[in-house]
Amino acid sequence: MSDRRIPDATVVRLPSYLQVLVDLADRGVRTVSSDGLAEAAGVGSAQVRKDLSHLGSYGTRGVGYDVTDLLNHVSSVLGLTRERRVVIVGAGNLGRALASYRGFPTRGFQVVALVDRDPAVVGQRVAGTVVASLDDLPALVARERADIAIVATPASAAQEVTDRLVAAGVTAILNFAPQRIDTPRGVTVRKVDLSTELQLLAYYERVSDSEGSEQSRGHEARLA
Amino acid sequence: MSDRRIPDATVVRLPSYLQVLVDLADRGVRTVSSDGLAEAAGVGSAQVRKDLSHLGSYGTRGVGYDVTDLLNHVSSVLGLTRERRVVIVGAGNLGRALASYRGFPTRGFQVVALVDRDPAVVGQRVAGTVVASLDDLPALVARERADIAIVATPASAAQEVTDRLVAAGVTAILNFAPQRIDTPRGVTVRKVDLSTELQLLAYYERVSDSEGSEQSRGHEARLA
DNA sequence: ATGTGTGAACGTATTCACAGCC
DNA sequence: GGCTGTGAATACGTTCACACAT
Repeated sequence: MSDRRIPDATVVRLPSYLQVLVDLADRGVRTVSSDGLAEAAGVGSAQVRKDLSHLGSYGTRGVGYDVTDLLNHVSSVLGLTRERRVVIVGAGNLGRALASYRGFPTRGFQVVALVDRDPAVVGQRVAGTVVASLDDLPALVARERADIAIVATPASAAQEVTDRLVAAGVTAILNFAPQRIDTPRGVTVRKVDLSTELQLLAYYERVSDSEGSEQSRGHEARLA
Repeated sequence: MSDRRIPDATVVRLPSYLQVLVDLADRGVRTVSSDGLAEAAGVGSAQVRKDLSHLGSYGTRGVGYDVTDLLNHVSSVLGLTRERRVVIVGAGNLGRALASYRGFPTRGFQVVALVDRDPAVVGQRVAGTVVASLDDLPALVARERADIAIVATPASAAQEVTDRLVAAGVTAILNFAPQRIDTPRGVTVRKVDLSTELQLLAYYERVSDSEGSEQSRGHEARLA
């Protein structure tokens, strides 16, 4: 390791490493080399070593990394030691789909509420919870101790909903509305915009002959 | 402009610029400065000028950019001159939500088919189309002249579905399955993984006090 | 022997600052 | 005077290559 700050570019790759490590642990593998990790995660092995060095992680020269140790270490760096509680705003098609998404609970994220402004929707049962009213947001966030919010509203409602979420004490927001949202310092926002993704695909499809991109967002981002 | 190749970092910002330009055009604004664009898109003005210079775009010194001209130019660079035809594989909650997503048609993407492996699901009506069988993929892709596919299956099915899509002639894939997929050269893949996004939020929430990130995802991506 | 950890080299992206044009 | 377009400066990220630990 060098210093305390982990580069953003490294942070965005940690979830992929984590996933690979979980798979390896499930299959009973005890040890993995930077080459092994690199191949599974789709990056170079020097990249893996450099990334892990930023976590101060100790592998063993000539051997590799202890899968369980590294898994624990990466989890703890990402702050996944406690379960996170998520509230979803917007009970349209997308909000409902997200509320039912099975990948959440298995990765330590519990959806504690689904909220909508429309009184006709409030009270409906979706995936085990009852849709709550937007007006109850402050009470709900407090009672359920929600950390993270997902905004799955139309663009026109996104900023207002965001302001209300921030007022209610949420400090991390995943924004699915095709709209930039402003937040005060200290509130983290990430954006997922499907149309943008398709536009980028359209671009790279045209240019390709050579090759594509990523990110997922990397540049990346990820879901179903 | 300098040369022909547009940097990836620039390409991923073009959709945001496009969105801002569409809004400005709707509001009847004729002209915009790099400062105006920058503010609305949430980046610096030098960034905007540098990005646009890569497109060879001509603004007017002392005035700014012609909104309509620039809009057309950015659209054409992104390859959005013709409508793109999209097939969605996986008619679970997410696939259905995406099939109903209203942001698609308004941005030039038409969902021409929703496909699933499960015979119990095939034949159901979803958002105006009938769910088709995975086995009909080659015929469907050919008949509908689909360019782009969205993979909204469980992780376990993602690679097989991808292989079939590629065999059927699809050259651009948006992958929502929490699984890395391999494709031959010439096929562009972008990944959107919701759990990853939440994990990154969890990280930045902990670290913050200072500030957050983005991507999308490019590192950023975007959706509802 | 094998595979990590890391400085050094390289490449890419952002920001600065200002000359040049309207 | 105002705002673009761009070289130059800086910051950031990746890849190389090898000394060193096991």
